[in-house]
Amino acid sequence: MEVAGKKHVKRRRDPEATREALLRAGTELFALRGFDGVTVDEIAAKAGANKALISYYFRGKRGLYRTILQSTLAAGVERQGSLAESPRPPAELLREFIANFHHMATVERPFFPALMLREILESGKTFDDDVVPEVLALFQIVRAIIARGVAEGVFRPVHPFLAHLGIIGSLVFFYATEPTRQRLVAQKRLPVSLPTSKEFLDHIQEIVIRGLAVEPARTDGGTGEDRLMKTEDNGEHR
Amino acid sequence: MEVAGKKHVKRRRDPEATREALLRAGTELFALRGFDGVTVDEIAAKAGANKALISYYFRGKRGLYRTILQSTLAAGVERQGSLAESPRPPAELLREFIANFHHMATVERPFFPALMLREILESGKTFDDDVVPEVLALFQIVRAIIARGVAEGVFRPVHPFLAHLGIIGSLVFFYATEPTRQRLVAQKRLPVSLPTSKEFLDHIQEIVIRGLAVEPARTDGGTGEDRLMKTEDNGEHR
DNA sequence: AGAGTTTAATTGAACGGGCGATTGATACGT
DNA sequence: ACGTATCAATCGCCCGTTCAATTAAACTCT
Repeated sequence: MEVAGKKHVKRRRDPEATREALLRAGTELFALRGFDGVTVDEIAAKAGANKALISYYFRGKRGLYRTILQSTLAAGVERQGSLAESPRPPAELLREFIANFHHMATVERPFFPALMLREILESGKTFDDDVVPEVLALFQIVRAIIARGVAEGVFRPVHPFLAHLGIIGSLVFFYATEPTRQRLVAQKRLPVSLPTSKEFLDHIQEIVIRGLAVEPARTDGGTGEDRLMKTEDNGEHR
Repeated sequence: MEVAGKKHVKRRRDPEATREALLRAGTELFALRGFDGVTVDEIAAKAGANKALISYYFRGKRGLYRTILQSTLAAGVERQGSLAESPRPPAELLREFIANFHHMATVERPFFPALMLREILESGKTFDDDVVPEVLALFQIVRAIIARGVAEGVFRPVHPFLAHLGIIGSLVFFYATEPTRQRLVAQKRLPVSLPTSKEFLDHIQEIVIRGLAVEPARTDGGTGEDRLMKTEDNGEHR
């Protein structure tokens, strides 16, 4: 009742704050450089803590990584909530899924894509029973939406898992590699102007919906309301 | 017994063979586990050579990695050849690009996608002036095809770089993560049957072409007719 | 063609730096 | 004053590189 704000100032002792500082520092570093590419000294330095505390709180570097991975994935998946069970039109749900992913990957959990991609590439060093279900859950959401769209006849009869892989793949790839693109552009090695991630969001929504539609969206047909679903805010964030 | 051929028997001295054995072993291991995830002892063991030879031939582990990366990327890009300059219809070229990528990623250079993805994630540790142009070249091919399609009016007016990122992203992601999927399925942790990569090829071709088309349904079997549920989702209020 | 010499490939051993974990002491909070 | 959080120092191992020694191949000169 006296301390005002446990921000990052790390004044006196605050176990909870240091624990979270370690998690935050580790999340960023692991996402940027991978498990093997980061040393505990770096993490501790970035967190402003002693490196022995990593073992103290998380039983070692691997334990810290596992904690980070699990909570990040869980948070990212949780955001998609009960999308799969909603009775709304599949195309609308897909758009919302992609928009959710965008928001999550740009503001809420900016390190989710890189962490997840790296973990999939590692293929199991930390892929244990705590982590697999999270990845699986994300997969199932898209899968379910698409399967329903196919069943209802609004989507072409695509293999749901295939479609899901295509969608998740382009999303994860885009957001996970964004830092590198920006770096290359800053170094003047990429002679292009980067599109914003918001533009990417709109683009992918359009490609996916049009690509899946049984009867493709008409662009010139009569009334101007052939735009499938609204692409803007769904009533959240801003 | 004693084979005269220079297969893998490594009987007498054969500098060229050992050099290539190191390259092959390194390619696979680096693609599967990343630069930091592999030790020189492992590479040497897999190649059946002494680990000092890595320094001898490639001036160290990093040099071996650089050589592998550069030649793999170059080979993968080269396969796309002069697609960008062909006067054929953009949609056809895009299909061919994707098919080329599929062939390259499945039979010719199975480690290209994982290697490239990892390198992009690393964001420049080895991203030097020998490597960047290769990645750039791949990017430019798709970009050029799409830009022409847009200019000619057969594609919607999408941002070429955006479209390119979506396509490359889903391709690289799919092929780079295939080993992991197979591993998970083998462990009975993924309760799905995996689609073949050939199915994926067809799927992505379809999604991309339909997603980009100005006037859709121009793939085959001229389905000018559509009646199913195209209006279902138009019932939204705005 | 063959002995002798030079060059190149290969090897095992050793070095040294780096890194994650541990430990035992210290100081803070209640 | 007791338990816990924090810290500096240290330990021990792993790994990439280097080096000196060994051997195979290439070359030279009669």
